[in-house]
Amino acid sequence: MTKAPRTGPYVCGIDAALDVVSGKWKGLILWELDEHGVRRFAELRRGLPGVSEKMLTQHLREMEADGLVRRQVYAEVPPRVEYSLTEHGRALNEALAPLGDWGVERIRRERSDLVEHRDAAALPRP
Amino acid sequence: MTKAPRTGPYVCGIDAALDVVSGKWKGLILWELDEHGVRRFAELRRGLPGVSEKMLTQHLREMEADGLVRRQVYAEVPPRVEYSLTEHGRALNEALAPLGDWGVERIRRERSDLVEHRDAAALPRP
DNA sequence: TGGGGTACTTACTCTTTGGTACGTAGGAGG
DNA sequence: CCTCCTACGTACCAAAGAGTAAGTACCCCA
Repeated sequence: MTKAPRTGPYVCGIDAALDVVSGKWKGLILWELDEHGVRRFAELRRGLPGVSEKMLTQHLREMEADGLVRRQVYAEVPPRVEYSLTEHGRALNEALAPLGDWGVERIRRERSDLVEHRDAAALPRP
Repeated sequence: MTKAPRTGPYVCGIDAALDVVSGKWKGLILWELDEHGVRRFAELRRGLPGVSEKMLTQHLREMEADGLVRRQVYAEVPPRVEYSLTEHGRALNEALAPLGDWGVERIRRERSDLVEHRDAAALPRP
């Protein structure tokens, strides 16, 4: 089963935006497509280590339905399908950039906290 | 039970940021606290129509653990607890602003699509 | 004496999400 | 002939997330 249609209207813009990026791999898919422009299914799969084929197709379909991703099918054998970002998808990625910066800061903070604690634990008590 | 500790490190900043805002009400809590500066538990509850007390406390505790929210307890009877954003929480809110704008655009687009379809359905076929 | 308000906690249940495993069509390569 | 490749679809299952309902301790007000 695919995602249940959302009940009720969005409360605010954040609400609406988080709705389309929530999903374990959607942020990474966006990033991967923005990075490479066009990607085939198997390329995306290799780019997202640990993703299952089911989730990848499901997320791609949802993002297509949300107008973020364009899906180009070539009637060939073996089949070939190419994914790329739409204009809205690219705009979303730009809007995500400051959030990404904040996240990088958070990771940095977290790591320096860990280091401090490790050092504190390693130091002999005076 | 509270949220399970995340397994494995973050892949990128987006990943780290989405981890702290994912949760049905976290975006709204952030918005509410940014809007009013300081809020008590019951005020937040009234500001988020439909939230259960359980989820509100759970989300507030997680956000406190993530360093987004400050929790000030006054040893009074009846009890009084005040919530406000930390510096990191305010920075996160700023980083969310472009995403919110994108979301507003999306809502606008969606609504105009609906209107177009309604009009198309209402029009007599030529 | 009874009801309401404060800020929770706990137990139980239901829904959503994601993972695993398998099936598919047709051609290419050994 | 047998297997691999593509890009999926489907069935089943486990874990996480969220909702419901009830209980807690103390005070104020009528």
